[in-house]
Amino acid sequence: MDSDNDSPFGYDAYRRTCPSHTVLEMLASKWVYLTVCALRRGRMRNGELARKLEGITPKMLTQTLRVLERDGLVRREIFPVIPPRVEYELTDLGRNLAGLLNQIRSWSEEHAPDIKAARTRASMDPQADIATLG
Amino acid sequence: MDSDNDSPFGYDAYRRTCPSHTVLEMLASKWVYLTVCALRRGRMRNGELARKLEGITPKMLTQTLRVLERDGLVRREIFPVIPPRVEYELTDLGRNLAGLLNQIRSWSEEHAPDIKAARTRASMDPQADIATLG
DNA sequence: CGGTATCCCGGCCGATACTG
DNA sequence: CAGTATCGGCCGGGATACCG
Repeated sequence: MDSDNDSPFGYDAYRRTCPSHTVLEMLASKWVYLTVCALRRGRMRNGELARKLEGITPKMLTQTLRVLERDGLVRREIFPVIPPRVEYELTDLGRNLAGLLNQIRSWSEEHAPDIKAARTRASMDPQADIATLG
Repeated sequence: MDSDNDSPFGYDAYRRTCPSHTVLEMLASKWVYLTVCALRRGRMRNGELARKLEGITPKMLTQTLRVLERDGLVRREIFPVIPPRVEYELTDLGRNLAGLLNQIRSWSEEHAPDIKAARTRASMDPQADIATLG
């Protein structure tokens, strides 16, 4: 989808065939990144996760975990006891994704300051015209 | 935001302080990935981009490019001629981002099949219960 | 040609309440 | 404890029309 030929970059083709889209779409979900990071430390109960991901609602917690489970990144284990006990952990694939997150994080730490700086400049620019007029 | 201590992963703190969020939020935008990929080949006119990014509306094209410009990833050059002529190109930072996109793409090509497979299994599973009952 | 301006819809996500 | 159910707001993004 980037270095092949000079054919068009249709979004539909991108969505259906480009592997990057699958991954980026996942990472775009609001709680996915934080959830994977939280689970990097190891197996965890639902309640522990809820506390770690502070501010998350039960609905979003479940929804996020279900998606990650469906995609093979998280394994869910149910203990048939009262009161209920459910534990989550990263699969190999999930830990592998965490590796990609590290790469993203590494790039971001190095370059996010440049982006922030550009944003600041951009928001100053309307003034800059005036400032240079004196 | 992942390997430091065991403090909570609040979304607010993530959004305001974690560099990854800045980047992932950008990449989550529908046309950003494709636009950066399109611009990798070099400087291009607005019309060329519009044709390459097939299906994009003028509004989204402009909006995407403005964001990328604001963030210092794309440079915009205006030629004061009639009819108007505007060209876009990646900045150093933009080309650098393309490098990250390569890493993401590389990971995705390697692992997206596993994700797809997991999804297929997940959608089969309700049947699996039945299939194993005979 | 290279954009704006406007309208509008679908879906993500939050808040809240309820259940086994 | 670990979820589900329901309602509703916000907003990203598509369609369309207009402008210098």
